Amino acid sequence: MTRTDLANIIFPNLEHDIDYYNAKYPKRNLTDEQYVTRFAPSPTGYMHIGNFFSALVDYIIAHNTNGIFYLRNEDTDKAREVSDAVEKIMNTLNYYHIKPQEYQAGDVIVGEYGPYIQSERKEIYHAFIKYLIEIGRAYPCFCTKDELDEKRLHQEKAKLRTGYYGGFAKCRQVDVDEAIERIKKGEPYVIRFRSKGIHEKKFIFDDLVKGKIELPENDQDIVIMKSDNLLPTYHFAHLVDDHLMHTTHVVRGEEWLSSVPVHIELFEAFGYEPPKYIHVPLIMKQDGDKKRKISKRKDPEASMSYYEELGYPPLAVIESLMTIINSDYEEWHTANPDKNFLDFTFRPDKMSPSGALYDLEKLNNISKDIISKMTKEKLYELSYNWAKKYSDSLKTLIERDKEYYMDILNIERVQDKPRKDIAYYSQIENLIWYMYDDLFTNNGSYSFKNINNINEIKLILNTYMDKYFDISNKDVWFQKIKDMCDELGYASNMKEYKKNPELFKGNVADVSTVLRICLTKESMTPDMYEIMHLLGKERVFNRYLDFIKGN
RNA sequence: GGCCCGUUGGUGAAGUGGCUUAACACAUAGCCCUCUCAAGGCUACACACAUGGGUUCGAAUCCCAUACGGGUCACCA
Repeated sequence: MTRTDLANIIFPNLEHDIDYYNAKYPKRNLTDEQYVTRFAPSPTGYMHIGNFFSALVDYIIAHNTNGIFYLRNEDTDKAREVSDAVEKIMNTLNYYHIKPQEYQAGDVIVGEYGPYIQSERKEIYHAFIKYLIEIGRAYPCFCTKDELDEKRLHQEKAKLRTGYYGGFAKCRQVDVDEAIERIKKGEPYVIRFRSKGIHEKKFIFDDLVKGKIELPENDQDIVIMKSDNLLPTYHFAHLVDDHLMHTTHVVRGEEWLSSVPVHIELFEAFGYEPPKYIHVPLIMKQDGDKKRKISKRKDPEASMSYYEELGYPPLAVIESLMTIINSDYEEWHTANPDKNFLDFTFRPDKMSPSGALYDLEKLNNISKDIISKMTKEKLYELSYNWAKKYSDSLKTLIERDKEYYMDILNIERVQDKPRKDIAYYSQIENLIWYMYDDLFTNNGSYSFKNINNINEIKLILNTYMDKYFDISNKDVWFQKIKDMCDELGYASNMKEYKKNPELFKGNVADVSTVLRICLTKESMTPDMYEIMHLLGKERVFNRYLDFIKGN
């Protein structure tokens, strides 16, 4: 019996061989300067920020070079697969306006290189594995989990390198006849790659972020096909898919760096050229005085859904990540304020090779800036969309009176340096609640500052309503308040007050604070003139009269 | 433990042998402005280049060692 017989027994009903697939998926019609990248998540849960980070890099590279960015679903681990994960991942990409040019959604395949779901590519992998068996570079392995564990334990005890290699690769010795016999008997097996590497030998690998790295050759006979579902492992699927889909640049997390030797050898076994690799740094998290990889389980901010739920604009998250991708991004962005982040030219060699802490403060800062520059219409639209999904209370507030809501958002918005107080949409309600009469009446409490004598407060309110309320324009409005200060013995001029505070009962800021608190139950609000203007005389007076009546 | 990667101020980082008495942004503090807050302007953050050796006229930048941090050693990706 020959290796070909063995291959035929393992894969008896294969329709096509590798030549067929190589012909079916020809080289893409692109120039060498147009890069092909892919985002290849495994559907084991919601999207992790590290995944998103690399997807962003993929997307930018393809956009920069006018190349192709495609999405591939790596669902070979059926045990850990989560049913709606694919949908979630698509939704997340969608939320951030990251659009793959090729992808697969259910039965709908967009692109010439599909299917883009690995579990639907089984026969393709099998053809490649079959070829490997025929040329003697792969073999069935019958070792049980227990045997493998035992071997590893032994290796550890003997302080040897662990793994399935050299003399430890027991099933390497199993000859074709025996293998066929055991398969026919129904013994379970995996398919392993037969490595020719020598661990003591090193080779130079050029990573686009890290530069030249010296790595030992792979000598592990890694599993390329699993026993239970006959699907390939990541390593083998990477080889087949990225070869057939003609990926030019593989962007992935740094945790993959150590399996590069495996991948290189796999490509060599077929005589295919490996893609260029861009191993991006891990996103880290400060934990006490240590850094660690940001973790799905411990850190809510590891999940992309966190940002969506709080209501960060997509662009804010993207830009905060851009500053990690290439730190000169910010500088570029201030120099080119009208350009889209996609117009920024990513330089892998400028990317920091070390793991970066993701800074939520920075995100807030970027986000406030972005939101402050939106028109009221835009902010209305985005915050409303967010509220429909995540906040019933804000949603009903908006629906009560869309125009009024926009007017509130517009306070201190149309000016040279617009107000920056909203970092994410879930903050909005807490910022504007007092603009709604029912919420104002039912919530909050008055907590006064420098002037806290009730009679004095009532005197100020009454005097203000009697003689000084005027919202015809801002200058007049404020001049009237100052006039009132003069009448009541408060300093209308802060400089004079600071020179001789003992001459006054207080100052115009104290008086304004009283007016503000009685109007909003808050001591810190946006421009009070604009608030009064929006509320109108009647509602302002009602709030003041209610206060006087109730205290 | 083996192998690999990394280490500039609280954070992200600029810097590729002399232009560095080490940029910029965020954070923090103070001052100014000011009806409060936010913003904005100005200033500060006191020895920030892990440590020790080399190479060199000259090193954050090159080399070596040490320390520390991270990653990886699965029929997970």
